Amino acid sequence: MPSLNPRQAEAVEHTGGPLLVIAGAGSGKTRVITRKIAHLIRAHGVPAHAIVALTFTNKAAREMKARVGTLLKGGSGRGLKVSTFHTFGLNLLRREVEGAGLRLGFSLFDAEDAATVLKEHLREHALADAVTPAAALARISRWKNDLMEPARAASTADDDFEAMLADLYGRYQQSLTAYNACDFDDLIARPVRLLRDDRDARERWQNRIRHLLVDEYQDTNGAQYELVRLLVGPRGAFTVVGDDDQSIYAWRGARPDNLARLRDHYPTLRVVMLEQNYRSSARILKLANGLIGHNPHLFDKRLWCDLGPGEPARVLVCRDEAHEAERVAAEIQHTHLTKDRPYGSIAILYRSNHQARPFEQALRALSVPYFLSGGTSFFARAEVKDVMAYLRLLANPADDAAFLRVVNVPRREIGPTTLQRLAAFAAEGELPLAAACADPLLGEHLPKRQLGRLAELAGLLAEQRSQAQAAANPVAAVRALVERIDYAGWCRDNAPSRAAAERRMDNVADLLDWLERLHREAAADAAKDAGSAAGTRLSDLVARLTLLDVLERQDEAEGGDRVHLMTLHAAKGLEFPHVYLVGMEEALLPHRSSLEEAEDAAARPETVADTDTGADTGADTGAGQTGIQEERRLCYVGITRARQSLTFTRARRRRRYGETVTCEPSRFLAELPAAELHQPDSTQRSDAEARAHGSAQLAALKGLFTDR
DNA sequence: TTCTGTTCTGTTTTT
DNA sequence: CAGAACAGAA
Repeated sequence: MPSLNPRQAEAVEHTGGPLLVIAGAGSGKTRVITRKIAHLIRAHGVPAHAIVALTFTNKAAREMKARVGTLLKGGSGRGLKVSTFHTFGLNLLRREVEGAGLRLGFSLFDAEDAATVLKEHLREHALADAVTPAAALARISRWKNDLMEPARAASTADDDFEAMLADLYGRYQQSLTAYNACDFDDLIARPVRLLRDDRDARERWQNRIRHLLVDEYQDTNGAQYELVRLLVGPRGAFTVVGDDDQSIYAWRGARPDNLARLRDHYPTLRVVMLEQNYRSSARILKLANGLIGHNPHLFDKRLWCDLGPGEPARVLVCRDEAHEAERVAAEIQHTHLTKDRPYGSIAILYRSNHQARPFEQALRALSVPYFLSGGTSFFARAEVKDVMAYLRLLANPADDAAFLRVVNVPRREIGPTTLQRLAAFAAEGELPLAAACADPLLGEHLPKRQLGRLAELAGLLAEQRSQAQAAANPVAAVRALVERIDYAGWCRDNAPSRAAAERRMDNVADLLDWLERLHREAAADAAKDAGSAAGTRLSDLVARLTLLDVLERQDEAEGGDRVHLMTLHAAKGLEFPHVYLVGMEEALLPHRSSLEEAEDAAARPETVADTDTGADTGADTGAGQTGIQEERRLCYVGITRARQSLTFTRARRRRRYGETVTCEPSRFLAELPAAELHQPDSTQRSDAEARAHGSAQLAALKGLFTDR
């Protein structure tokens, strides 16, 4: 095992008080975190279960746990708590249910469920034209991340529109309470409120945790900052690791200034900077430094490395997106065949998911194995959500969002009119929809036939619920349910093709396997943790499943030797020997929305001053530059994923909304130090290329086949 | 209530 | 251009 450099060692050994590690890209922060956990356990005798490490993705959590496990061979790492913020919040809520204003078996709403609830409210108040559910949800999410209750949001709203949204926020929150549900943001905000208001609970949690570690700290939002502060307590035994240059989640509420804020709250905070890069060649690092030098900084750090200079990076200028993809694919295949370059050592990184398509096609045409991450999430698939909704309904009869999803799946001939009447009746009696179905008084509002159908559904749900609760293994009961509603039959009748139907059923089978696996894990946990009642089991499994995502599934397919395709966001935390950073164009890499934002800000120079922290960073940020700065960091993240070789590509034209548009090179290309760049293409070919453009397809095909 | 053809809308990034 | 939402017919 390589030894630590002095800075890394300092970070590992400083256990006396609060510590902030500013870890540059590729500076070995993972090693520092894992070594530090091992150090706490071995040298300081801290029991593993008193150490909590928080991450942002399940994958990061799993990896960290595995690494600590190998470091501590004797099993002294058993009981170590490594989880994502959200999973941690979920577990806390389960233990403190009533304090958090929930009942056991509560549902976890994802963005789609939340949107359904909001849509209903918007329709009710004839506001459907004023806001989209997604936009309203984004605003509500920001309020929640700033720990603002609906009442305060309403009182601080400075125009009618905001006031309307604040009102909507209040209604939305009421609905969640009625449904015994919470959303993703609540998994953080509710624990914060609880720990803040309930001194007993606060002290209990603070005593349980001897040391708290947070990875990717620059991604924390306002609520997460508070959560960390409350968990850590006055003792302030924590280690947070982050890099302001890799802050790429401001759009979902991340506040990179949380890094700087720590100094005010913890006067004894020690700051350690890791500036030696162990990943990339000197040229790649120079490019990265050159680019990020255009941004203002919270912390002044200079990355250096003593690896060799490496190959120069290239910029490939392509005709259009198909050409771009074909060139990259052909080159990948070529280097694989001639230079023995494993496919698994190569990544294609892009700004947004839809850019993946041409690359998929090109790679497939050459039979190059690839692995696509992101896209439509497994858990976003209709069939998976259907079954999940049934599960939620079994665990939590009050979950109206789930009820609405499954009420007519499979077909039960219950239409909008019937539902409307049912909803009205339920609202009047303040009943959940599922309970209203079985209510004796419902008969007064509905014709017999519809009534019978609803009663039948209610009966089915009640019966399956008691079975699931009685069974030692609720998954078996779930399988029985899927059988009973003949979901397979519904897929067959409903899918566009036979193959699609089979795919759907495969996904359902996968889902059930996941449930089984989680159940086994939970059962193992429950052995030492007597507190889990039988009724909570299923709901817990479902909630965990909601927090899981594609990345989890990927591991199964990840095995083989495949080219990785992913967004820049998904690439954070990873590294590849060879990286293609594609689509280096204005409106694509500084994304269109960030450009528009900058334009807006320039058009009205009196930007509304953000009434927040007051923690002045001293960075001179030009009007509307923040979005572009984040795009620049995104580009920086992409560059710093590369170990040995880096290739940028851009297209001159691109099809967009079915039309062909010309594309300008990204400003970030111009910001890179030219000395480190090699542009094999002469730019004067544009005439010939313009002529060739008409027969682009033919040319592309020729290119494909002459290469073999 | 469901099916089917039609219009229209849209492309950040995700726990 | 492609999927989703929608409106009208059976």
